[in-house]
Amino acid sequence: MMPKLKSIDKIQFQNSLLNWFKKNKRSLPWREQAHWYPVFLSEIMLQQTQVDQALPYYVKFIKRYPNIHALSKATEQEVLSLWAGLGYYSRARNLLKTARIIVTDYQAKFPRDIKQALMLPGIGKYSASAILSIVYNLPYAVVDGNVYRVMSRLFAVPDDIRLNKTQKSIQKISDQLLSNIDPGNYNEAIMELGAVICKKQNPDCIKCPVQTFCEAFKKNEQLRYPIKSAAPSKRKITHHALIIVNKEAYLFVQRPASGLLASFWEFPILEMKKKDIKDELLESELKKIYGIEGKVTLKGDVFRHQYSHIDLTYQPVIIKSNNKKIKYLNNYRASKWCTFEELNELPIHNAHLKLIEWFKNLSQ
DNA sequence: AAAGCGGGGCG
DNA sequence: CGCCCAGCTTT
Repeated sequence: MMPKLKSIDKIQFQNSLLNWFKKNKRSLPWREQAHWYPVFLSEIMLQQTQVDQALPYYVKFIKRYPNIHALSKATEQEVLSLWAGLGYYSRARNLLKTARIIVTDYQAKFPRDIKQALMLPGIGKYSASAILSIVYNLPYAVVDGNVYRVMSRLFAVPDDIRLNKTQKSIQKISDQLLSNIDPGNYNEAIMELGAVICKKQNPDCIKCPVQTFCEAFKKNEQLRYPIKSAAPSKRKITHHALIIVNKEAYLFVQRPASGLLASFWEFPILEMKKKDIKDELLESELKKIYGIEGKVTLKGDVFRHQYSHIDLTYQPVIIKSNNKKIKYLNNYRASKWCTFEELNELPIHNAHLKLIEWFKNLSQ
């Protein structure tokens, strides 16, 4: 599946796209200045995340860390706290690592060499191509979710875009179509087209600047593309979230340095096979797993939280304890007894903020 | 309930 | 390499 493009078609395609982009591009904060840092920060945030969702976080970050030096001096806990709620938290940890590498190894400038860029943590083919093309106008074609959709319609790609093979062939098409004169604007334009015109539902083909090049449009089959197989279903688990109360303090633990929600602070969890667990069993598990003696005083309503691969149900449990210390850390990095106010600068996941709110409302 | 949105890390 | 893991929003 490799469409042949006559060079005249290519130039017309690029011009139509670039002219449309010039007139219609959204005004976004990272497009305002011609500096690599806003582009870099925004591209990390825009991985797996749509513009509207990333925007408020971008504003917060640029305010707190206006340049690479400020960011490089931040702590991981600080960056994770600011990132909390945006998801895919390894992006935040890699952002900080990369900021430090850029300051120490690259004179505080994003490397122009794609091989060096790809060695930075959190920078893969997409981000390297986006940053190098937008910032330095280097000819690397981006392929993101928008581009998969646009290309699969333009060329009526008959194969499943989840397949590695198909993704490679779309990368090749994109490499061919890229404007070597203006690769930065071209890349932004093709993604913008996918975001605002060539949408998954209700594509606005009437306004599309490259409508005449589109195989799917010619056959009126836009909605058949991209062809994409169904995602596997999520596994369901239940966590008992333990709000362990000792006088005015609550027990918090810090998650392991890698994996889901790495380094986040939360209430200790009991993972049980069954859903309705007797208080006595919770208390004996608490003793066994954490070495803490306590009594269940109240259970709240369950609520769900969905991750990419897990459908998690939380069962809030309030426990009264006289223990001063947690005996077993298990996989956790640290533990501490503290009040909710003392948690301010720590990264806490939404589900656990919800637990705190629920508990606060109870005690009023 | 399902779909949209890239990169790391392992074998 | 291919394959599995990772969050939240919108529809």
